[in-house]
Amino acid sequence: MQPLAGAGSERPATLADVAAATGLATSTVSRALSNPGRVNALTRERIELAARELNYIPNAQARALTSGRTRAIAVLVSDVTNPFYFGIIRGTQQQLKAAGYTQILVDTEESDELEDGMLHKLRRSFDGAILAASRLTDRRLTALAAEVPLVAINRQTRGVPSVFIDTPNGIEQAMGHLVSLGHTDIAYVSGPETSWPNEGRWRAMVKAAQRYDIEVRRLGPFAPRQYAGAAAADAILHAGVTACVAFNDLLAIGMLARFRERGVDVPGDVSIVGCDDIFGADFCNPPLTTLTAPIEQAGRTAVSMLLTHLDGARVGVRQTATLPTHLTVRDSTGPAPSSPPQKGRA
Amino acid sequence: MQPLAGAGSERPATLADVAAATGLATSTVSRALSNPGRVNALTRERIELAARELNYIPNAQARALTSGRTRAIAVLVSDVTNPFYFGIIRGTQQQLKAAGYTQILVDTEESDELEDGMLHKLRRSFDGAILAASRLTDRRLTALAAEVPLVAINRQTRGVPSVFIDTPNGIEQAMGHLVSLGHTDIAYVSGPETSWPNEGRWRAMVKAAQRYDIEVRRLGPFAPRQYAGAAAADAILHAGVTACVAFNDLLAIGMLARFRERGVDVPGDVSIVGCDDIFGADFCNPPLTTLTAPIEQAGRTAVSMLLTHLDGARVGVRQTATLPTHLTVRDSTGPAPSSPPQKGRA
DNA sequence: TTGAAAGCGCTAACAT
DNA sequence: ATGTTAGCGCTTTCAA
Repeated sequence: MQPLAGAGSERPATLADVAAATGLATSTVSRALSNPGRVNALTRERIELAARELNYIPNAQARALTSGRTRAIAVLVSDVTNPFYFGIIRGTQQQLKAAGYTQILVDTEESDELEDGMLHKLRRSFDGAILAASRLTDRRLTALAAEVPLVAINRQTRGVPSVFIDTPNGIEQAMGHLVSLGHTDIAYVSGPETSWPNEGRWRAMVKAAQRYDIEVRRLGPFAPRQYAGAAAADAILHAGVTACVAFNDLLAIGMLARFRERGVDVPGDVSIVGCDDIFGADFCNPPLTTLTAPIEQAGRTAVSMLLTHLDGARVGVRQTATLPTHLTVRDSTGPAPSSPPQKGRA
Repeated sequence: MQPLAGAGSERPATLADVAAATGLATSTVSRALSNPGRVNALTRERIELAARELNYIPNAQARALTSGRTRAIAVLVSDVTNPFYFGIIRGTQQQLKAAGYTQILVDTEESDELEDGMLHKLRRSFDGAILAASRLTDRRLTALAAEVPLVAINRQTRGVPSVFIDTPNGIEQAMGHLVSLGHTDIAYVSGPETSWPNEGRWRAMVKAAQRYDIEVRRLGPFAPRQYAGAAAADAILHAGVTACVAFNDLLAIGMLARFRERGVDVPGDVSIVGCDDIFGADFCNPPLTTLTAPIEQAGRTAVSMLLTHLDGARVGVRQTATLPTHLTVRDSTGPAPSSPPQKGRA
């Protein structure tokens, strides 16, 4: 617990108050507090004591004004209610707090204009930003990166440091899993076209299809939300495939509900694989086979990269960190219908 | 899209630049931009034009330094990964953005010390704070409320404006529902003892039990997390009750998993009611009967109250807003075991 | 209606 | 090692 508001002093103490109390100059006090070591050990102790007694708390605004650094980092997500970001936010929060930074959360609501505007207008209010799902064009992103230090998650653009969650690689594993189960006609349930990872996931499907010599098709695009699952499920049924990989778990969970509603059995009639392994993927019905992503880790890594960047060290800083995903098989995937247990499929 | 960084000017434009460009004094420019109406309409237009051309963006730090207002609001949650807060955060975000405020998200990790420290140390970095789940003592909360404008959610303490989600009332409805289903021995699965709403929920159960003249008991406390559901489920089984109301959905969902694991049928063997209706409550297995809370609304209301407070109007400001909840019946509740369909129970 | 001038609290040269 | 002195960009009296 903090001491109850500094004994009698209503106006918060300033550097000048501490200086007056110790008989030193404000500059000395400033140094002692933010640059210990450049000041006599003894006087520093006197200063620290006085500061504590006066319940002195540096004014972040004033400090930011002169130093140009706010010790705040913005984290931009495209939709705060998407559970995928909870993990990111948790990860960034942990790491930022450990480094003494404040987290400013911004919801860009899937809008590139809002994202751009926020970054531009608030760029002097934070020392850097983490873009958890940028919807910006490469051009704007590059321009912005010149204005404010940036780290993007799941978005690779030349000149912008990033953390990449390797879901495409996971998708190849998932395809192998589905093929081994006898599926030969698989669909990709596409997310928004402005989503960068969406393309990579589709390309991974095509690549895997070639390797296994099977059919894949692309359905959508669909909003990366639960409600869009209904339309996606209907599209799957209409397409007549036996399995699909959905852009993300949110969509997959929405599909599950629709299939249930329509009396379609999962995985009996159709198998579903999601992406991310968000909250809920383990307890939905049936539990979802998905590509588990190290989400919190991604947030932590992004912050580390950003802070390293801020602390000058531009040398030897990795520009892209790649994080692996793995296939987590649950109950939403099973043998292809009318395909008895396979024995020695070429 | 923003204009690409102000034509050639590397250093961001300041008020002085706009003043120079228009041949006016900085004070006039300042007024024109933040206090239009106190300046000649024509000169104001000239100023606004110049400001736009120079791509002038006010420096929030400098502004905060003189005005003492940061136009930032802190939102403190006890655990960012708890889906209950997603809704709160979404609600606050919407409302804050609409009012031109920035949201600072702080995760207090269920720690009163962290909560206290953050509020105290950062109190000059924001104009007010919303406590989504304060773990502070009444004493500290009151002390802090004197330092910085506060609005608490689900926490009533004299002198601190608050938004109250009336889950206790919902619990009485839930009890009615369970009683009508033939349950006569019901347990409350308690949340953390430091949680303020936890007590109110238990009291509501006792009250309802008296009304219906049945037994209730209290189990726990348990952490308000999914993992704690296993222990809670076991406790329920050991207690031998036929139904329970859990502190929150997270716990209830965790219990569902454990019951499944132990081969206990829900609602055949035991009925479960959750609280909040968080993300996942509708698609878990079985879908959870729960008390639907207007979570986003709570966030929005909290912000409105806070901003009203900030804008001076201390007169006639409601100190507590109460938001109703309602019972959403899904599949996790059913008739009490060995109790045939009731006919005309008093 | 507009301008001049004095800070807000702090940092960072530059001096001592 | 410490003190002096300018500001940072803006708001805000107080005068004109």
